[in-house]
Amino acid sequence: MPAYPGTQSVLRAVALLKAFTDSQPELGLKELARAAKLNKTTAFRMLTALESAGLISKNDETDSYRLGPEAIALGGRALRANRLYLASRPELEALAQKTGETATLEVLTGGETLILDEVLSHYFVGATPSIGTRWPAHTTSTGKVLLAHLSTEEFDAILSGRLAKPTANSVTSPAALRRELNRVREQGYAVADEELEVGHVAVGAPVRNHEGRVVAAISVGGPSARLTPERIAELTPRAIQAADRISKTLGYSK
Amino acid sequence: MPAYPGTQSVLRAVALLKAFTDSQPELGLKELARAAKLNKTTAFRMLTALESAGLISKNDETDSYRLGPEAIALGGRALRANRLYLASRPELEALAQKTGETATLEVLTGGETLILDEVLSHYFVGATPSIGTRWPAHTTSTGKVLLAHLSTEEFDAILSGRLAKPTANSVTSPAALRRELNRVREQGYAVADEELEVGHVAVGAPVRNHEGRVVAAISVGGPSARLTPERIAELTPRAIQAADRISKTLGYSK
DNA sequence: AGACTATGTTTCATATTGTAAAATGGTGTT
DNA sequence: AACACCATTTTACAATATGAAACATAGTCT
Repeated sequence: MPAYPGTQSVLRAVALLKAFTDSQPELGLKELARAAKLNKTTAFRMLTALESAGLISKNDETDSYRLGPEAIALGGRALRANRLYLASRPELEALAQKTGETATLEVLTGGETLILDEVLSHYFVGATPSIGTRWPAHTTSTGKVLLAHLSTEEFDAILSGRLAKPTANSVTSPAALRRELNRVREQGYAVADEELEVGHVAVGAPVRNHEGRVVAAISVGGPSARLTPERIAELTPRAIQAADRISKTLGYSK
Repeated sequence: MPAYPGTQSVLRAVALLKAFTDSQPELGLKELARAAKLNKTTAFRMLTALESAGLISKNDETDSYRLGPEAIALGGRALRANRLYLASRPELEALAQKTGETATLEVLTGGETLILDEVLSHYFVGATPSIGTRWPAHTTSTGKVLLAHLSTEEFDAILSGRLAKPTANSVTSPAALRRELNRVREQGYAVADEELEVGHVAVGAPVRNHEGRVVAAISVGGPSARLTPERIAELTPRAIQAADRISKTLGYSK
């Protein structure tokens, strides 16, 4: 039951939009109805409405649906309106250029990080844009920074589920994660050493708003073959300094 | 009255999402209600629902709203699911790199072009991303290509409104526009010579799907100081060839 | 060719949810 | 203190949303 009368329909429609994923970008009516827990007639009507608004496109040959051009437009407007993104972009570009590695800006949503911006290393021409993708927070450098600065209540709510283990290096024990996050808080940055993806390493630093709350994190990362422990030690102060400058742009002053 | 019962609410919520623009990224309840033609109680409830879904964020200090992180995520998924985008990206990157200018991929929505992808000239580090923005079709090279390949009915529906005139070069007479589009059809490409923006020139070419229908257009463009008529003549076959390769990727064969 | 299955679309009957005016709350200005 | 304006909540009341059943379409199997 939604908090307010008059919103159940809206939330059902949003559930349909969220049913599309990177791994399943095209779905039929039955699959969408199931994913959004709706009757197929209800799903059909809502999909037709969303299609008329351009948020969804229908493939008339296969009777299946995809997210449509108005969803791209909406995402673009959302990105250009995002103050974190706007404040961070110049620093991320400078960081990627100076280090020669990929830099990202991420926020926490639920137990995952959401990539708001990404500036690719020049090694990576042609990569698929990651903006808008999400990753298990406990396995990323940015996620560990964000988790480290949560209140106890917020953190416990996230830990209620089982932690994913994408690689052998992923920390899944709550106790071990707590210890790791204590360390992150103390040292002011986090490293993810092949915890999300074999062969990938990154260092992340906190971005604070004008009230001093950690609202985002930036990272710089790349392949472990290139990012040796010595190289990570060089990149860490650069990431911290870039994050500090972004924090100042957002109005933070110690 | 919506086409189907059960969809009026959904369309109202979408109207709220679409009320946010690049020029007005942050709006209060009253402004949003007016823009979406809703009662403020109805708007308030729907905004709260959209906020709970992350599509909208509320600034608690100013009681105003912006598009939220889930809208960014939705746009990213929509982009990565878009077959035109996926098929075109490598060609756009090659085109931008070889020409040193900015290349775009656009589709027609209503009387406007919507930018699905953009690869910037290396002159343009730090520019705001244009993905998801829209422009009057009759003033852009891609728009003229797309308009040139519409049916008479589709074209007349678009001409029912008054044509914008962003610069002195913009064609606004329907008769002149028809002549220009006949020319575009014949020569197989379009040039926009400071018709959208003073100082900006671009050449556009059609992208066809497996059935031969023009479903998108690509362009390559830059400042008129650099893009002399001689330079445009050099770029034109490059744009046409890139568009032809994209069309082949989409399954088109003459 | 006919039967069957699965999915999408439309019709019909029935509540359930959506709506907006009025009232209240909060903040800033005079 | 009074007033203006915007946001939020309450209240009363239809109007819209919903889903089962029926129908349509396409593909598969015998």
